[in-house]
Amino acid sequence: MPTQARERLVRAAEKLFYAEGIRAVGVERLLADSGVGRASFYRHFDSKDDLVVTMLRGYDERWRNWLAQAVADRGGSPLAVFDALAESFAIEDFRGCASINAMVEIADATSPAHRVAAEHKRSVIAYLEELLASAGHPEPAALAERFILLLDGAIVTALRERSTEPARRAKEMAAMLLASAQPAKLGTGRAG
Amino acid sequence: MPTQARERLVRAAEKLFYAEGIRAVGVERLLADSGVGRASFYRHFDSKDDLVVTMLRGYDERWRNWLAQAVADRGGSPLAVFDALAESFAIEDFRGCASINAMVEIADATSPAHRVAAEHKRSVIAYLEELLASAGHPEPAALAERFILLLDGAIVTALRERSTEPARRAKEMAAMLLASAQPAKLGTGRAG
DNA sequence: TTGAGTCGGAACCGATCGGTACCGTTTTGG
DNA sequence: CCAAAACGGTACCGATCGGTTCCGACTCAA
Repeated sequence: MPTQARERLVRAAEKLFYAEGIRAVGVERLLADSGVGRASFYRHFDSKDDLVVTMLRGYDERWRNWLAQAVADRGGSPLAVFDALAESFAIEDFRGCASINAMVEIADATSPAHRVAAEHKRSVIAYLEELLASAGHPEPAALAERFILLLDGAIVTALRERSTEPARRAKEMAAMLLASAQPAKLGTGRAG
Repeated sequence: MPTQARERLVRAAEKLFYAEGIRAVGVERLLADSGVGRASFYRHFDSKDDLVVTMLRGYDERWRNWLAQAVADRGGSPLAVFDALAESFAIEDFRGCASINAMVEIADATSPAHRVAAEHKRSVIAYLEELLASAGHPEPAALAERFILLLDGAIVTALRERSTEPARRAKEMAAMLLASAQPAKLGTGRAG
């Protein structure tokens, strides 16, 4: 058999939804771009939302695999996360994080797509916590929460500035955080 | 005259676009919610996009005025920015930053709405720089760039967690940043 | 070779999209 | 008091939305 229709649909969804937005891309566009017939679409997916969820699950897995590999390639230091980030910002058609974008576009927090998008971030946080714990940092959970804030801040800023600099700024602050967390205990709550 | 049609339209746009998204809300909804007739809509605005731009301009002005006032009420310290932020996160129907959301929803960076949304962030950065300079911090421009990263990171995180905690985490890191910037010179570029 | 499964194409559905034109009414300033 | 302006309601426009249905062609294993 030739390339599976389902696979081509998912690929088109990944490309178009990321580049132009979920609501901005209709089924028609997906069919034209993938070369799949309308009937075949609904043979593989219950609805457009179903494809959105599938695409987000694929994004989650791919992105986390990519990050883990990129960090491992750099020696496994938690700070390498931000070097990997800088690399991703340099990609020409970078348009932020598909998960953040989906949560913004699909406002209803109870919808399947929104839930899957939110779950992606929780998985990334779990990975960061693991990474920080492995590196011997105290309070890896509290640090991971701060890392994800820096990460998402860098992503949003990079989307706006079209630059890799935000990743470096975030790394700088993350390094500061690690240095200060090393000796003393890091609180889970309020700052001064 | 009764409440102006234009004003009611803008108010409905602010509410609905922010709560449900720009693409998710059609002209029909705006008319129903505002009680304005279809013809009146197009007497006041060239198009839906025109209303979007108007709404974003209003958001920009209102948000910056609110921030400046909230900071001033707290004594004018740059760190007060994050206390104000925490307060805004607590609002029941908080749905992130209308400017970030608009840039995500309207992918085309050359469109008027996207441009206005991006301009909002630049204005906030300018305010932050001014605030940091007034407080006597060295390199206020470099600090403002890091503050906006923390700010936007906190906003995105708060949207996901539905909590005010991200504002506190961001404040903590901002405080760390100010402490480290005080004695030594802060680089504009790369971290270790 | 035959039959089941997968495929792409196209006609069609009701609903909604953004936008226009015309209506009669209300409000308002001179 | 009257004319001009602003208003809300409605019918209508072509285009597109997500989704259903049927059809003929192709592939592949039995």
